[in-house]
Order: sequence, then C-alpha cells, then structure tokens
Amino acid sequence: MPELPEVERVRLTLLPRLIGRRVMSVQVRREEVVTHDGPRVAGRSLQPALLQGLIITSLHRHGKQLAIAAGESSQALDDQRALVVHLGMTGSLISAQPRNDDAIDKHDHLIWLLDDGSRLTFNDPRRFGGVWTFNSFAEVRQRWAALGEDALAASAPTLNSKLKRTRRNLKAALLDQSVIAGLGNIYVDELLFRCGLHPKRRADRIDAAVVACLCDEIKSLLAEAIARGGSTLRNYVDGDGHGGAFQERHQVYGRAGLPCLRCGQPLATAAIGGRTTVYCKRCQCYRGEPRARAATGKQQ
DNA sequence: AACACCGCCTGAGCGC
DNA sequence: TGCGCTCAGGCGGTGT
Repeated sequence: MPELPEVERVRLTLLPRLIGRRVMSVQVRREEVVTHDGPRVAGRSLQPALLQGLIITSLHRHGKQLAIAAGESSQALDDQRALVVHLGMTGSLISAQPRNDDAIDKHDHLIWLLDDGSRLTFNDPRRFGGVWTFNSFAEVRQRWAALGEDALAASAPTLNSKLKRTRRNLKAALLDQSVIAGLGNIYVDELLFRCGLHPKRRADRIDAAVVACLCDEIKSLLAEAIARGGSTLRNYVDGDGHGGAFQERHQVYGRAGLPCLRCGQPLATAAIGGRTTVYCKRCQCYRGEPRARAATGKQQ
C-alpha cells in the first residue's frame, strides 16, 4: 500500500523521466478514475485537463498525494495546470518505453503518451485511487492546505497542538491525514512500536516532550523506508516498476503472533482506529516513559 | 464539531 | 483442481 515513502519513491523515479516532456495525447480507458469539475463535452474535453499538449515542469508530493504540474515553461507554477494522483491501495504510476510485446492491462486506466515516445500509465486494480484535475497548481495548494503537515517536514509543536485537540487514540489520530499527512497503517504501527507507545493511548494525553520524540522518529522511519525503496507487500512498485525492500525491516506490521524483536513475547493484534493493528503489549505499555527508538537497529 | 462507521473494489489466500 | 468465502484498507460520505 503506498504511503508516504512509496509515493516519494514514485516521485523520485518519475522526475528524470517526466520533467521537460510534452504530453502528446492521453488515453482515457476508464473515465471514472478521473475527478474533473470543469465542463466536459462529449467526453472529449477531459484531455486538456489531463495535461494534453503541455510540458511537465515539476512533480510535488504532500503526504500520500502526488501532483504533476504542466504548462509552458515560461509560466509561473501557480498558473500551470496540475493533476493530483492518489495511488489508493493498489495504484501504480509507471513510466516506460513501449515494447512490441506490451499488452495493455485491463486495469491500465489512463495512459499519457509523451514526446519522447514513452508512456506514463496509471494502473489501479482496486480503484481506491484516482486522478483529480486542477486548473492551476494554486488550487492544488488550496486542497493540500486542508491536510496536516507533510510527515517528512512535520514540526513537533504543530503535531503536538493537533494531537492535543482530539480525544481519539494515537493510532486513529496518526492515520488522520488532517492531523499529519503521509502515514498509513503500516508506518503507524512501525512508528508506535519504535517509540514504545501503545496505539490506544489517548492522543491528547501525550506529553509534548514525547510528541517531540515521536516527531523525530516519524522522520527517521520514513527516511529509512525511502532509502530502502519503500515497502512492497502486494503490488507496490515505483515509477520504474521496481518494488521496495523496507518490508524486510518491518518489526511489527504483518508479524502478529510472532515474537517481539525486542522482548520475545508474541505480538498482539487488535482492531484499533478501525484498522488491523499489531503491537507488543509489553514494549508498548500505557504507563511509564516511552522508549523512543526502542528496538531499532538489529534485526532478528 | 468531532468522531465512528460504511461502502467502494478486486485479488490473494484459505478451507473444503 | 476449483469453488466460494473472508480479508485487506485509503478515503469520502453519511450517520450519531
């Protein structure tokens, strides 16, 4: 499932392949994946909103969302058109040079043909993802303003004040993209284990100093995951079609019932914040000082 | 206003 | 081998 590290990998791998390329045409194979507010006549006018004829100038990310800006190179970013891509759970955005034996997958919903002959394909079997069109990048900024800070750039005081304003548990609060943008089920579980924080702890009762540790750990966890190419569980791949290796470093996610890598006790599982949650009852306790960075480092 | 919960969607994995 | 069931989950919408 693409969370922040996976989306950042997609962005980084697509950068050299897309910047400066002109979009020659766009194939819309499944219109429902596109959310487009503007007028549309006979299904034809979707193409301009999908950047047809424009030059891709930059790729941006906020949390799990990826934006592609395009226009004429003289245009200010805020005036350029933009798309926001959500990969949902099973989405991918892959750039490739077409080959003779290439078959179009039934879940290839959108295909952009670029001026160097390459193709950018949005594929999403489950269709939890999608593409949103914007008349300007300024509108993308507006949309992103409703989200919390990007997790890679999170500031402890901001996170602290957001957490203080909710009575929910930590797990639910950290999954909420308006609190902090970019964390999903995998990384929240990994994060709480590393910090020795119980997922059911009330978000508003976490000491500011502990939130500061949490904030530091968020950044180091995500940076580590990005460096290892993200987590590939089922079908996540980056913009080059390659999987990641961070799943080998998961300490709790997907390890329910297996021994805790820190204390050896079998890891517990429960539905918390509406999500399957894996944690160690001994290492992630309600009371006492959380052990920031607990059990990082060595594996097995 | 804050928060819980449903429904979307398909493939993997399982038991029989 | 193959069927049908359950589960996975980000996020917007609806209900409490």
